[in-house]
Order: sequence, then C-alpha cells, then structure tokens
Amino acid sequence: MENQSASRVKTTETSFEMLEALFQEGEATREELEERLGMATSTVHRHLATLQEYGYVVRGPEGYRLSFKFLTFGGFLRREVPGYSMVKQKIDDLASQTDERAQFIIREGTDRVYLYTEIGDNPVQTGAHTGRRGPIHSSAAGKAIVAFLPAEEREQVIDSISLEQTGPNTITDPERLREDLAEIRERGYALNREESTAGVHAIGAPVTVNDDEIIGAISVSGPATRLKSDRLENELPDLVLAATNELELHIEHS
Amino acid sequence: MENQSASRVKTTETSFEMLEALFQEGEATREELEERLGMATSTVHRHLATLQEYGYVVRGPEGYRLSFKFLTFGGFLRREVPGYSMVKQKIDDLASQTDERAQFIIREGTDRVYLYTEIGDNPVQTGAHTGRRGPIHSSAAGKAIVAFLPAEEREQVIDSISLEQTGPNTITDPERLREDLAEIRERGYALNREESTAGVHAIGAPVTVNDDEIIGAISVSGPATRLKSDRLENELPDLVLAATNELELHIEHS
DNA sequence: AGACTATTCCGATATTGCGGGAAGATTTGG
DNA sequence: CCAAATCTTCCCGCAATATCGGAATAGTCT
Repeated sequence: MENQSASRVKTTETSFEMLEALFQEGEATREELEERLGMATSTVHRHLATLQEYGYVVRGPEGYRLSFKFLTFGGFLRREVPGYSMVKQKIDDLASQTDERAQFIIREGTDRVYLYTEIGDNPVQTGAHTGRRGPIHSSAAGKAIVAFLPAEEREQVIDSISLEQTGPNTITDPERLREDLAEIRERGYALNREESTAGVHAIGAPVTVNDDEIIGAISVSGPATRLKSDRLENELPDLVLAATNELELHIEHS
Repeated sequence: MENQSASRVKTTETSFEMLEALFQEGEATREELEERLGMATSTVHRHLATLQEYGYVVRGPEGYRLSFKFLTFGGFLRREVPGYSMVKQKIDDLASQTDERAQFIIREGTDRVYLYTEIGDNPVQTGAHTGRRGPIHSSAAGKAIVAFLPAEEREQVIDSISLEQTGPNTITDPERLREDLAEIRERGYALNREESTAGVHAIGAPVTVNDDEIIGAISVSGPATRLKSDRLENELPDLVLAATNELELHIEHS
C-alpha cells in the first residue's frame, strides 16, 4: 500500500525532514544535513533558505538551528487553552501543599503533553517539562482524561494507543486498561504506580468544564517511597480533587 | 527583483502559509483555508495531510488547528539555552525582591524573545509572555544585548533593525541608538522609558559568560509611576546587575 | 595576498504538485 | 431507519517547478 504517501506533499516532507534533523542535531552545517538526508547541496540550500524566510530556522555560530519561532507559536497556543491563565496558580499551590511535583497536561491524540509543571521544595526546575510528551496510557493524568471521555471517543483512543511499555507496571493490555479506566471513573481520580517510570507514583484527576468538556488534567507525582499507603490513597487525592474543582469553578466563572 | 523567491521552495512556502493561517485563525475548516489561500480543495487537503503526518496540525472539534508540537520543540530549545536551568530562580528572586515584572530574553536576529517571565506580587500570570517577540531596539534588555555585542556584529544588527516605533519614546534614529548603546556600555545597564510601551519603564542588563559570549539579558519592568528617579537609576539597576552577575557565576561554575 | 572552502546561482531534465471532478464517508433531516 | 446533503478523500492529465550537477561568487584562513 504505497498510496499512503500518494496523498502527501513530498517537497514539504523534505523540508520537515530537515526540521526533524535539526531538532535532533541541535545545530548542523549545510554539509551535515546534506549527508544525513542524502540530498544535493543546492537542494538543502534552497530548503534552508525557505525555512529561514519563514523564521523556523536561523543561522547559529557554526551552522543552522531551529529558531524560537516554535516557542512563539507554542507559547501562544498554550495561552489559548481555556482557563490556562488560572492553571499556574493552582499548580503552584498544589506543589507547595504537597511538596511534590505538580503538573497540568492536555491530550493530543494518544499523547499527553505537559503544559505547566512546578516542584514544591525545589523551585529550580520549573518549566523543565514544558512541552514534553508521553503516551497517554502510562500516566495518572493521562488515564484520568481518557477515563472520562464519552464512551465512543474513549474506545477510539484505546484502540489507537500503542500501549508501549515505559515503566515496570505500564498497562499494556487493552482489557486491563478498560478495567482501570472504569475504576478511575468510580473513584474520580487515577493512580499510577510505576506505570510511567520506575520508582515514581502519581495521582491524577481531569479538569472538566461545562459538564462534559475535558480540557486537561492535573496530577501530583513523586518517589514511590514518599507517595504510598494513606497519603497516596487519601491525602493526595483529596488535594488533587480540590485543585481540579477550584480550577473548574474559576474557569466557569470567568 | 523577483529572483529573490527563485531560490526558495514554493511548495514548502504553501505549507507554511497554511500554518500561518491556522496560527491566526486558531481553528479553521478546510473550506476556510481554501478561501483564505485561494487554493483547490485537493491541494489544501494534501497539504493538511502532510502537516498532520508530521504532527504540526491536528483535527479539532470543528476544523484543523496547530498542535502542541510547537511547544514540544520550543520547550526543548529553551532547555538547550546555556544556563537556562538557573534562569528561573534568578528571575523569581528578582521579581519578588522588586515586586515588579522580571524577565529573561534572548536575541534572535533583530527580535527579542521572552524565554521566562515572572511577576512579583501577582503570581497569576507567569509565563504569560513566554515566546513573545518584539523588536530588539525598543526594550531595555534588548538594548543591553546589542550594546555589548562586538563592534562589527553590533553595526550589522543596527543596520538591519527596522527601528519601528512601538512606544512614545522608541528610538527610531540609528545615530541616536548608537549614542544610547555607548551610554549603556559605560553604565553597564540599559534604561527604557516608555520606549516599548506607553507608561512602562524598564532596566536591563546582559548575561555574559566566558568573558564575551552574550547568552541573553535580564530586565525588570513596571509602571512609569513606580519606576522613577532614585529607584529607577540606583536601586533597581543594582538588583538587576546583582542578578546577572550571580547568574553568570552559576553558569560558569556548572 | 593567495589558496582553499563554503555559499549561491544557473540551466536542463523529469519528477511531482496542481486543479477539477468522481467516489467514498459521514452527518443531517424527514 | 433510510435518503439527501455535505464534507472528505482519491484519481488523473497537464504543466509547473523541484532536483541535480556544475560553475560563479563570496568568504575564510594561513
């Protein structure tokens, strides 16, 4: 079935391959790109000229690199998320209340994307995860989002998830995932015990506005040794649910 | 001279025009894009398929929109900035010390780009400016960067700046700008009195590592009524310079 | 200042993007 | 639950234009 690519634009794909290469290389000379992509000098040059014209690529000290246009677009998109202006405060509160990492994520297809994160006691790393992605099924916040989707959409998402394993307890069986999601719906929040990363537990809950529109999810995560027993199953869920409720109210009243 | 565009890739330009349109529209149907760009249904469709394949565009509830891949790329690029992991703490400190807005910017050509901002007393809006751009000559931090560039590069930048007016006192004359930059070099910091925005003053200083490599600049900005006389010319410059010095040391010792 | 390297320009070939229309899928209304 | 309407996707011929290789120009280093 090669007609998959028949409905795509090959020239644009070439330009995008160049962007991906620059993303991975960080900074590359025209020659490096030439080799990496197996293209003629003039071709690489012409594409780079176009990428620069639109501001996606700039010249660095020793080669070409991606520009901050991506941050410009990304930052703008983030501000467009309904209620985003109130997310920061809630996450900061939650981080200092729990002294753990708190985060707000959204779903994009079968990925979770971190829009804002903060750490309680260690304020050095804020924003360290901004824009990061991961499969949606292997995190508490991700599962919380999927759990509360309308049944049909939910099934569609489950079917298209790769269910790849990223941690010791990652759910890799669709049926097992459905059971977990049902539990999450009953409880109102999601748990993740070393499903995304070894040694990390997390609690997540969805942020829902207008009764059924899920705009994202909030979660708290930290070392398994600190997030366990009563704290994991009562104290932290209460705090997370309080945060999501407050956020929902703030959004609806604005 | 139409041979400007002769060395560019038109198909990629078309794809990029679509991205720009989606950026401005926020979310658009295929038909809206068709009209806006004056292209055939199949063409728009083919380009959108390609943009989706590479993850730059996703389908929203009522049309197509830009994806958070831009934030993923942008967030990654930001983390690559030397010393970025220490920027947050310094900016947060500066914001709470001054109770004003503090920011870290970098230069990209003749633009300044905000990488991180924080407000002292009002923590609601953090990150509200992430990724935003403006002409480099109309801000304190921007001028601080240009002022300390090597003479040659500095002239090159001055020559390519548009010198557009964005505030009541924006410098629009190259000679006037050169004088101001010389003053900034003597003083060690830059002032901006309503040059970028009416009613806003700011103090900025460059962040330099390895003796001459300018990685960005820090500035504090606020209402002209609060940032004036001794505070503007002594107290705040001291704080800003202390912050840049500390940041420089942290970066060099890491 | 001269040699070397890197960048940009140019022209011929054929690949591939384009528009129009048909087929297929999905939604809306009766 | 079926039919009409609408939106999305596919296909095909034509011509635009992306590609490659090489030459000219600009830039850099010794």
